Amino acid sequence: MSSETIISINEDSGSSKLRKSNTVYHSVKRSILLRERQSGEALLEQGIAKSLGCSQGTVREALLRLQDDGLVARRGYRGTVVSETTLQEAAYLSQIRIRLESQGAHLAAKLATPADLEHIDGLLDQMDNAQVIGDSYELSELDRELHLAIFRLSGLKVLEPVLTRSALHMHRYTFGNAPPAVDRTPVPSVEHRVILDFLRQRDGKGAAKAVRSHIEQVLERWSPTLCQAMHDSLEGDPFAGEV
Amino acid sequence: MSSETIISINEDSGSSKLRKSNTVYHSVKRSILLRERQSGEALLEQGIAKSLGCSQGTVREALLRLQDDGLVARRGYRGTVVSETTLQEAAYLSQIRIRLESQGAHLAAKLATPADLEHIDGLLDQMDNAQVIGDSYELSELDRELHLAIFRLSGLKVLEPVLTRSALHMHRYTFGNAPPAVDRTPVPSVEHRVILDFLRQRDGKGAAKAVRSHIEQVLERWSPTLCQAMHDSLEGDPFAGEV
DNA sequence: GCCATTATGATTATCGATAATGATAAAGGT
DNA sequence: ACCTTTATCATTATCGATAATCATAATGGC
Repeated sequence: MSSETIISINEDSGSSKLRKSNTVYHSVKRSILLRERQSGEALLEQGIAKSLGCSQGTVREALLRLQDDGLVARRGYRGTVVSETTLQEAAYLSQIRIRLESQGAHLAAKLATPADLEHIDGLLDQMDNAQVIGDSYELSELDRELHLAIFRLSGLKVLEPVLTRSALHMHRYTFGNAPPAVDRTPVPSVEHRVILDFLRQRDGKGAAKAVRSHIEQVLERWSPTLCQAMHDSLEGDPFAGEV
Repeated sequence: MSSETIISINEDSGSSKLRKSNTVYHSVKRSILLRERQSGEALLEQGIAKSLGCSQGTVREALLRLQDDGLVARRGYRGTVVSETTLQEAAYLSQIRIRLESQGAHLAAKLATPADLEHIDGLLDQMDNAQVIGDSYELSELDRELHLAIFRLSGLKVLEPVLTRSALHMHRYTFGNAPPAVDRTPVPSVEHRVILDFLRQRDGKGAAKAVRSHIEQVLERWSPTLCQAMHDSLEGDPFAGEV
């Protein structure tokens, strides 16, 4: 109820996304990812509308988007609640994410134009900036945006939402369960630039490998538990090696 | 513009889903999957509202859902258009689907209650019925519902939308590109019951295997092209065997 | 006291109208 | 003729109010 903060996420692709529903979406999303809203907590359309100064319908649209993200569950006339991400779900999503992104990077290396790479470079600069400021939420938003931007180069449009969802829940889980003393600072930036270099050199295999190891390392660093669970869920699967 | 048909899809889980937006959703979805609306065609909120006898906001909600499904693309104030599913995208989604469902079935065999299996049995009966009537669209809806129902038993809730989307686009592709003389009739029913039997016997490995071979066979039967593309996309991937 | 039935309250779902936006066509100056 | 600016139009986005729904509490007969 207290988060009136207006988010300035530059997720828009050039055109002005000053949609009010977009603001509401980011505001609620932020509060969920930062655990300001507990899992299971009720979300009132009218209440949010009043607190953010807009209409119920606008909030509804934002909640619909959050539902796609898997962050809330809408139950008809009985209200909307904040969902939860279990360890096992996060583990499966992480598997999917690694697979998706490494394949995506493999394709991306062949398809990326200089302009694309320029754009990605810009995102890296923004991340460095967020790093300095110390805004870890903004940093995670940018991280997802960066990974998505790379994947987008593969041209596999319909798979983008799958990746979005995967990354979101992985972040959500690690955000809430990371050991307090982890050093989140310097390494990712370097790893990201390594990936970008592979893309520049059109080295698909290298890019795929770099992406894969980057994600695994982040996972290991932020949540060994989740990392372990991911590998466990692979072992239990009789078809791990196929398809 | 001509599809006024009211869909009676029983996708509701007990409670009355007589939502108007739900009707609109199914109506438009049907017309897209049956290719009554071409890829790239514009969808007017007001127009659909008038033709289906509801308000613009109600249509908007339906279009939002279709966007999650990846069946339409909304472009801000510039309108909504029917999306397209490329061969490559369908191929990747099919990969994901096979992997997801076989893993899901593996878990499902251990977790399914008799009531769950009863419900699935009911779906199979409905499918037989749709078969007799010859309603191939209803049949495909029920098929997706059936596969989702099995997957749901795995408890991997956040992954359900991924599967939904995968199955939808696989069906969409095969619907539009199937050779005209294919025999779609008897085999699936049998294959489905085989899967159900494995679940009854709590044979996870068997269920997973059955699901996998079922999907592959359907793919082979309905669209050899897509099946081929799926295997090709695997070969091009340096990490096919890992994760 | 107990069960079925009927109010009540809280919340979403839908509606109709108006505002905001972006594309395109028209106009005007040079 | 050409570029910039302004008007027009088609369409979505937002609003405020009302209807529909579900859960729960209150009621009444037995």
